[in-house]
Amino acid sequence: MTAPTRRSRATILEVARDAGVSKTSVSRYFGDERSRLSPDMQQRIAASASRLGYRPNRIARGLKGGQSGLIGMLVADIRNPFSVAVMHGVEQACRAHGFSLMVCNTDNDPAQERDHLALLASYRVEGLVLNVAGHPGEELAALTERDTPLVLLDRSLDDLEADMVGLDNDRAIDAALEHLRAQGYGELLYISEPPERASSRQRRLERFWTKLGADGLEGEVCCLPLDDSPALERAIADFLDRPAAAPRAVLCANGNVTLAVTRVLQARGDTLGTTGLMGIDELDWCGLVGPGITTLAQPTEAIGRAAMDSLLERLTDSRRPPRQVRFSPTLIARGSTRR
Amino acid sequence: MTAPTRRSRATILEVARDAGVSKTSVSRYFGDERSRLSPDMQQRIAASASRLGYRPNRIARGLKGGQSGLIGMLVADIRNPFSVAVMHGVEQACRAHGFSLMVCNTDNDPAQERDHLALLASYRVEGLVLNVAGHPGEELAALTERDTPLVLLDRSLDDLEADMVGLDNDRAIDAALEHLRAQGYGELLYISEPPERASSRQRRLERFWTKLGADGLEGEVCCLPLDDSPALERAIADFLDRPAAAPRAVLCANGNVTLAVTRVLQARGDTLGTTGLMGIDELDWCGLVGPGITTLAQPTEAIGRAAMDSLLERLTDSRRPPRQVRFSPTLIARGSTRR
DNA sequence: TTGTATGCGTTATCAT
DNA sequence: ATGATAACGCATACAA
Repeated sequence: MTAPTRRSRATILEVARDAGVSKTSVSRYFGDERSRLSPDMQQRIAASASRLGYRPNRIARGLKGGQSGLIGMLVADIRNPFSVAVMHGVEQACRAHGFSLMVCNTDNDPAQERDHLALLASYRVEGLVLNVAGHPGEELAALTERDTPLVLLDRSLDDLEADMVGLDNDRAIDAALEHLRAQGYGELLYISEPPERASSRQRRLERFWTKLGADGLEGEVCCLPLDDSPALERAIADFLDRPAAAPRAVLCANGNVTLAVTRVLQARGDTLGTTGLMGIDELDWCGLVGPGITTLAQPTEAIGRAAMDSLLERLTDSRRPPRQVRFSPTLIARGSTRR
Repeated sequence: MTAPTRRSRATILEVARDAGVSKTSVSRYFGDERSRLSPDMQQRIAASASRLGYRPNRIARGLKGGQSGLIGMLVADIRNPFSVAVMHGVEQACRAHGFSLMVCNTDNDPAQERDHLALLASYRVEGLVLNVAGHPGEELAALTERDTPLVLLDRSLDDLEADMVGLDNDRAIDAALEHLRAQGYGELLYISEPPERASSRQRRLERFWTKLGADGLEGEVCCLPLDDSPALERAIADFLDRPAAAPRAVLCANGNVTLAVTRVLQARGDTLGTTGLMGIDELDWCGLVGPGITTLAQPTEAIGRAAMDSLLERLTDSRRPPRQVRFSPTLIARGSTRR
């Protein structure tokens, strides 16, 4: 009893022949019209299909109907736990609605963003979740022309009116400043990666400047790429190694910054708390370092689901005006902001 | 000057008409036969294509040639940084070879594994990277029957002879025990997640037992799911809160365990180093907690690339006997194993 | 309830 | 060097 060693999978035609019915009937069986088939026929199709190991070919299906069943996602940095958590939310939502997710990591490289976008377009994705650094104008235009729904994640793009989901950056900064002031810190250093290509970074930065005086705080800002650790060390030393009128704290614009800054502070031998430390983004280890690092947690899974919701809505009604969904952060107070 | 608001993308036919050539020529232009076209024709096709914004439809291409251009990857736990790092390596290699990667997270759920595998099959992926907990036999058989190349990641599957890439678990355990012994620890507690569905866990466990006596160490083992933190606390207390003849250390079977154990030790107020702590898998924060946590780092990117290499080879020669590639870990010694 | 015929966008085969 | 035409596997309008 040798199984037929086949080179390729069974097709709808083979099943039809085997069951003695037409291709159409088999197609209906695997489509959403199973109910329109007689019980007898359903039996025979089911039997043949399972014996032949038939699986509908989604590629062929997509070609005919224009329905690839695919949602595309561009992630600026897959090694950022925040991105992964959001992606997890998007994926769950995709599954729940019968879509599959195709994720492309771009390593914050605009060239890769363009390439991957073209790729996703060539697979005719039915929706797009974008978390990018550059502005892939042309490639994007090609997609939007087809009315492919689009949702921006965490970062918005100039001159692109699209749905957007992310953190309420103003509230995040407000909450951070309020917490730091309440804990008695009077001089702040805000450290961010270069904000040029990430709107959320810009927004946080602006808000920091805006609210600073209002809260009666002194502050300064430092923007630099995290791979330049000497520069980071210098910036932190400049801030901490001089006489000050009030307790000092460092505020980190995101999880990557928190990691880099924590390393520097640790190397310097600073005591967390005495030197305040707070970060946007909650990470696995924030409770473990020293007295614990105070953070503002983002509701990552919810953000992911919201992104998918946006897509689905727009799939139904492509004319709905662009909407922005902004989630509030949750303060997780720990020892790094306790003096 | 209104751009032609088109509902769908330009097709090869439209380009052909616009350029006054045949479909075949356009197909050749975008395939690998550009050289066979006259310079003049190349010019005209290029012009028309770019003006119409034409992109070959990979779905249609896949239908005809059976080449989806897709590699599928099943990841047991996307929130595990180790998995993400490996995935990053796989993705890079995919890109380098003109493939796209379709990643499915299964949350360690065999049901999801089956579903996602069926899905990947329906997209006719040309290769498969598997990191799974269950044993999706039927679905897998369907794929392997088509000679879809397959490579197992970190975990092998019973009665499935396939390529496999991962850590050299024996060397990892040996290195850990040797280091701990050299640092003067004499009684060990090895903590692992349940090994039943992950061969690498089993292998590490066995090796631990095997080598224990040889190194003149006392040891015991504890296997439990990490979501049961009371049980973990109890196990650790049992080990640490009793008189001992020699310094004690906890060895963690992977990064997740290291995280959970570190939390418990911290809550108990143990001093790292005095109580030894060591883990397999290097994580961002291991250098930051207390005196630093000693780890064995896996060469994640290399593992990812090796997985893809396996696939590519097998795509060329499907008869090559199954091969296992095992990478050696790198010891990163820190304060948690310094008494 | 079931079947026939056509087309989706592309590549492969066979011509010229 | 270039083109006409037939598949690829499926869904759908239409017919019975």
